[in-house]
Amino acid sequence: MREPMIANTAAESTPRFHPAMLGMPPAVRPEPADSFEAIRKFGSVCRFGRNETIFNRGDSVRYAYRVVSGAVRLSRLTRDGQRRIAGFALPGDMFGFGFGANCSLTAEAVGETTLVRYLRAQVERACEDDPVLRRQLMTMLRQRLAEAEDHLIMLTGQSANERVAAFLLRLAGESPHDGMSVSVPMRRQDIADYLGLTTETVCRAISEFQRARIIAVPNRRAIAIRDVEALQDLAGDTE
Amino acid sequence: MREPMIANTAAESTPRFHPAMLGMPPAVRPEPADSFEAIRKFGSVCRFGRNETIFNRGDSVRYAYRVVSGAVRLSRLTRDGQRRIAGFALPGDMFGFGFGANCSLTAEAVGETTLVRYLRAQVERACEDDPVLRRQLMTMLRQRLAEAEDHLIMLTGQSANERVAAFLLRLAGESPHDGMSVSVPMRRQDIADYLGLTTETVCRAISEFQRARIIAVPNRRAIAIRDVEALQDLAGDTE
DNA sequence: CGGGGCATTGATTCGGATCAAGGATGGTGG
DNA sequence: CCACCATCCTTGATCCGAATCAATGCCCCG
Repeated sequence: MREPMIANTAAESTPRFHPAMLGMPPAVRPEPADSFEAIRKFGSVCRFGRNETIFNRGDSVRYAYRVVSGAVRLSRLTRDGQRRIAGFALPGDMFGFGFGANCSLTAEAVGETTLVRYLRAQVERACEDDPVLRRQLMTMLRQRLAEAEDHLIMLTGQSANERVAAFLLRLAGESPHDGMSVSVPMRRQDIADYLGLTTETVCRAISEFQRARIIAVPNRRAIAIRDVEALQDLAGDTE
Repeated sequence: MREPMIANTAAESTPRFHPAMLGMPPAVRPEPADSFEAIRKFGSVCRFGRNETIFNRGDSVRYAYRVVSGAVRLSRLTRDGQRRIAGFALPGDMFGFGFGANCSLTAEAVGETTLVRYLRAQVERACEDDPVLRRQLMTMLRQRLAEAEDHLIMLTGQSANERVAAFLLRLAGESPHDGMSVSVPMRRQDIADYLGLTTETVCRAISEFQRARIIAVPNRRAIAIRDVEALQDLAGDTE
């Protein structure tokens, strides 16, 4: 469990900056706090509706984004039409900074989503003069790389139940505790595409956990964790 | 087919620098050429024997490396003892620069391997004064990220044959052609761990390709590509 | 020339995909 | 406010691909 996903319960109310500024799939845990102060002034707010496209794979890169509320799906289509989701950006996460000249992924709003966007050119210019900002960006990129690795390792050789359990724990954030309610902004299909499974298999895993009284499912967009430890056991060895 | 692996036939004779300087799994295709001139002078040569450890996951980070000859396996052990290989570094590739304070992966020599190593502290210092070097490192990190993404996407939802075919093509490098001989420095088990398969399945795929006259297998450490196009068809949709 | 690690092949098992129905939910218009 | 409809979710039955289990063969190295 290393890949981060901001604890989505509280995230909307704490739109502070953190080093997760460059990469692209999910996000990066904040360092202390007010990093990236330097680029704060560049930001402008924008909104996207359910399933609306923020940018397409191949688009030229204009902006990097930070999620204020909602969630963003970062995906790619294979030639035969399957969709693979490389990551989600949740409130507090940043994305779009890991691209070169063109976006390597498509970004879509999962539901109603509010973002702050930054002109990349401006950020890059600021970087030239600011060693601290530079180091933050570099650190963030490195973390992203480590996360991608973790995701990768989780997907090769974890069972369906392990993947789903690990995913729920990621949604729960850094300090999961019994009884906590986790918001699940994305559809089952999105989860499946992210975990390399099918919708049915994700459902079955969730149902199974529910039968085992490890979680409760009050509704489609929320899950309550009843036994964190059991869930962690199920998630097994992301190491 | 986006994740790079230097064409290993010619690589040993062209130990030039390229932007693949920061990330960690395989490597990054060179930009034109003599990038990283700036850190060349920091390098010192070192050698490792078959299966020797270069650094362990969790070690504090001292050096970054460039492969001169041989091959390096970048892996991690899961809690239950399984090994996952995040990538290979082949001649010309660099690794060890994508880590933060501690290595997130273990690096081992696959066979007899010669490396050049760079004190990271020195490189970082050089970065402060050299915007060009900085940009190169940044670009490299971004590419690494994109590669990790590609690997990730390949592993979720590709069949065993597709993965093996794609892997062989990666070993073959950028311009594969009929009749070319590809060196396969790693064992079947390594390939399996990298692709998220078992040794047996990798073998079966290779045997199958051989029966279909798409490749020939003169010995364990080499494969001849007889029909690139067929192999690409098999590799399917890395997109 | 013998031995030990790899590689290969075959038989069987098992997990998750696929195919096929239902059942819940939320959004819309009457 | 309710009924309807589309979309999403859930569950069940079956199938298939890769893992697992089990030999055997092949090199390479001492």
